[in-house]
Amino acid sequence: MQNRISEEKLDRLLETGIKEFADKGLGNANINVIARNSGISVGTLYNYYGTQEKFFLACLRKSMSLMEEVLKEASSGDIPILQRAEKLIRAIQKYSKDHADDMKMYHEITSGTDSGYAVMFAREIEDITASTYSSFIAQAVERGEIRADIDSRYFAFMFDDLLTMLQFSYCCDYYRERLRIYCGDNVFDDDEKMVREMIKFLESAFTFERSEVRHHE
Amino acid sequence: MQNRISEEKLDRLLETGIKEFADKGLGNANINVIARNSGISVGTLYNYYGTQEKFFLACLRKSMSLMEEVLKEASSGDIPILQRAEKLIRAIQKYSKDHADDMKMYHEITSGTDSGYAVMFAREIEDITASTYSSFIAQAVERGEIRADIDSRYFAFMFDDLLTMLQFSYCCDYYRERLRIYCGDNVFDDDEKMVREMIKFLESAFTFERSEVRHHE
Amino acid sequence: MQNRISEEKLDRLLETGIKEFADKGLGNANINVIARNSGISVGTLYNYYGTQEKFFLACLRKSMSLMEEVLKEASSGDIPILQRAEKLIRAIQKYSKDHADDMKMYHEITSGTDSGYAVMFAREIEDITASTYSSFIAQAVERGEIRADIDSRYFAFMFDDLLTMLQFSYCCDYYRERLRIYCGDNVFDDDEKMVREMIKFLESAFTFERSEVRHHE
Amino acid sequence: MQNRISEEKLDRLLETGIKEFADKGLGNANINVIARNSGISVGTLYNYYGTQEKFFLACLRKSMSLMEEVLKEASSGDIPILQRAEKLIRAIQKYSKDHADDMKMYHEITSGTDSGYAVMFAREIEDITASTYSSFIAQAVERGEIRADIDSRYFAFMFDDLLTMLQFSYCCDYYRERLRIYCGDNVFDDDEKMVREMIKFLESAFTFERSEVRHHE
DNA sequence: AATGAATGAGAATTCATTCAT
DNA sequence: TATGAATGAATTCTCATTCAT
Repeated sequence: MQNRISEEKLDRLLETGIKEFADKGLGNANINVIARNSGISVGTLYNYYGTQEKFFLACLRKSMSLMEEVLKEASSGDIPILQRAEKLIRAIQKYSKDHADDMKMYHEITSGTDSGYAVMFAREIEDITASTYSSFIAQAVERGEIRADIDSRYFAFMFDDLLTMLQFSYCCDYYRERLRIYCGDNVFDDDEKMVREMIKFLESAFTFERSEVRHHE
Repeated sequence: MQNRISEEKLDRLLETGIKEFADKGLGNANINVIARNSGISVGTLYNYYGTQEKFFLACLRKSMSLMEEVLKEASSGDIPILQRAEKLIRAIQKYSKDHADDMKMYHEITSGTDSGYAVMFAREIEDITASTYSSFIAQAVERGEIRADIDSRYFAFMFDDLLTMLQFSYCCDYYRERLRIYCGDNVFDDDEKMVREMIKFLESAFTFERSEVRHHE
Repeated sequence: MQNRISEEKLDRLLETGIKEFADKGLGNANINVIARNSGISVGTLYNYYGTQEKFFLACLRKSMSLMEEVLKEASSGDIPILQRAEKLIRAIQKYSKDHADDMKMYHEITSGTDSGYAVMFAREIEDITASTYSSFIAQAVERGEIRADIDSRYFAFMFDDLLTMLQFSYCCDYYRERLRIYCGDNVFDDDEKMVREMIKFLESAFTFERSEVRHHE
Repeated sequence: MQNRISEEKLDRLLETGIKEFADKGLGNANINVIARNSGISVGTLYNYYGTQEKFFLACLRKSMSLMEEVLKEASSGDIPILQRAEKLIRAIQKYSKDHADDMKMYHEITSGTDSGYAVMFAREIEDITASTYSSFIAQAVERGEIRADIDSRYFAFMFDDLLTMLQFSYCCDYYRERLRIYCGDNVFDDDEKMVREMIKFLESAFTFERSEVRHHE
């Protein structure tokens, strides 16, 4: 009976949706509950989004745009790859803690199943990251910072693998547990250690010297 | 009205369940359809498994045990870490093609949402892998094959990250697309290239020499 | 925010309603859609008509009054019954083509279902027609134009039956098809033939001579 | 929890459906109510019929087959057309009283609107009637029983018009009222009168003698 | 007086689970 | 023990109606 739902309510709706989808999954979230929990009527939700699916996509997009922003910020500037990596890792650590639900949404879509979206979203989300990382690495190769005999696309892929798994490892129950199993129950108390070890790993990965070198010694 | 369901039918039931859960997701799979598709009555399914949830867990367990077996096989023997990695990568490539559904189930459960199970399963599944990898790496460090200033657990974690992402990248729609975006539309036609690039990455990651060494030359 | 809806808009509203009710049926028409399609707000529609039901009745009334007008025109004047019939048939043919929606509404309401209105409308609509036809026929009987041993009311009833079915046969999908089945796929291309055959039928019906009578002559 | 719904319940379901659809119309009938009123669960209704639409069609078909049977019976035998008409009229009078709801179903479908079915059903229902009547009349023409200058298809059409309207006039509220208006409030108490008057009308219609006869007078 | 966003009861449909055979 | 028809709570979505602007 109000004449326009407030920005704030509309925002709460998406937040509630994100929470619900993150908790229950696309298949088990309940539109009516989402509406009720955000203090608006189902009717209004449907007026705005038309179908459950479209509403889900709206939630997803909200999550994504936030995430993108964070990562874009962390990728900006013309800095050496390892410093960049460090910024990204820290961004993920921060973002994952503050926005676990958004991260779960990403994982939701990613786990596919109803994945008409999957492919569509992959392009939308990964495209930029992929080309950014690849060209970082290609440049680093050219500058001689990284060994020359690699395919920069594959290395970019593995670089992103590690960041992706890091996200999961901070957000999703399963991967949190896995991380604990691997690195001890205190991992979450020492983010810096994770930064250091990941940087070591990446540093090594990127700056390999063939065995001849070792033979010299 | 038969007097015991045949082993084969019981097996087909699980297979069908795995397929259904992989295709539709935990939230959208339909017990009745699964029963019908495996030529068994719902009644029997319930006699054996009690609830949908328990049936789901049985399917998951089947997927897992298969996967474990494959990976265990590939991890066996006392061989250098890179050779071991190579075996694992190839095992994943093979396994993922033959058993995409099992992999999808894993991702499904892992992506957490209904993740009462998640934590419980993490222990069950990752424990062995984690300790195996960690000790591999610890040994390699001791033998001087890998640089000494690392925490082998973290390196094991990252090592497994790459293998995990590789699995997803071969099985799940989203990650298949992502892989294509990173490495080109033909990635799936050249498994060997993937092996080579991953090994290069890992080789580098594990056998880092600090810059002083380079300066010596 | 205007200060009085124009006559023209109000008229368009009814037209749109008629179209919608004719297309979707009373049970499936959507007030909001009708309002939107006529460029008027639901609010205004409700200000003018109060409930969906009353709006429906207003649409119906509009249809009816138009139809009545057409038929009244065709019934006017003191001409022999067959000429009158001919005029009516032609009026129906013309009217049905130009105002199929109005006709459909009539059939809709008439087919009764939600027929609180039905009875009420029957009196309103059929009363005049009934008495007009009956007295035509009674007069014709008196003038010896029509055989004497009939009940003019029943003949008027059957006369109107034929005209009513003709209306349906030109407007409503089902009856259009039925007409095609009976008279061939080209019926709708030759209105004159219909006129001729109907007139023959009516002419016969009204001017019967028993066979004995004929033999006497 | 029973193991098979009894024939009787299944039949009651269709009857209840027919009643509901006849009363409320396709658009306003309520599947859940129909199920409840026939003492079965919605689930079962859906197990048997799949959708509301299919259930509606099943009800319609039941109505139709009954009606067809009645009319077929009345059309059988090689008797003169007026005797045949008499049988048909009586059959309609009887059938309409006993099965008003079935008749309303027919009217429902006929009033079109959701009329994908309309055309389909028209063929199914009218085809036989149309060709039967047409050939009756054609034969009567050949035997000299009916004037020769007519198109037997059009006469068959009008013949059926009268029977169709008779059905409506005995079953549907609106047309019942209309009939009362035309023929007086007691019409329904004197079926024989209706038979007589209709037969007179038809007899005349079919046995016309051209104007020469009249000129003799 | 006109607007149209918000509302929420109501309807169709699904599917995990039961239980008579 | 196996079966699968029956069940009905739960869920998505629609739409007549209201009322703040």
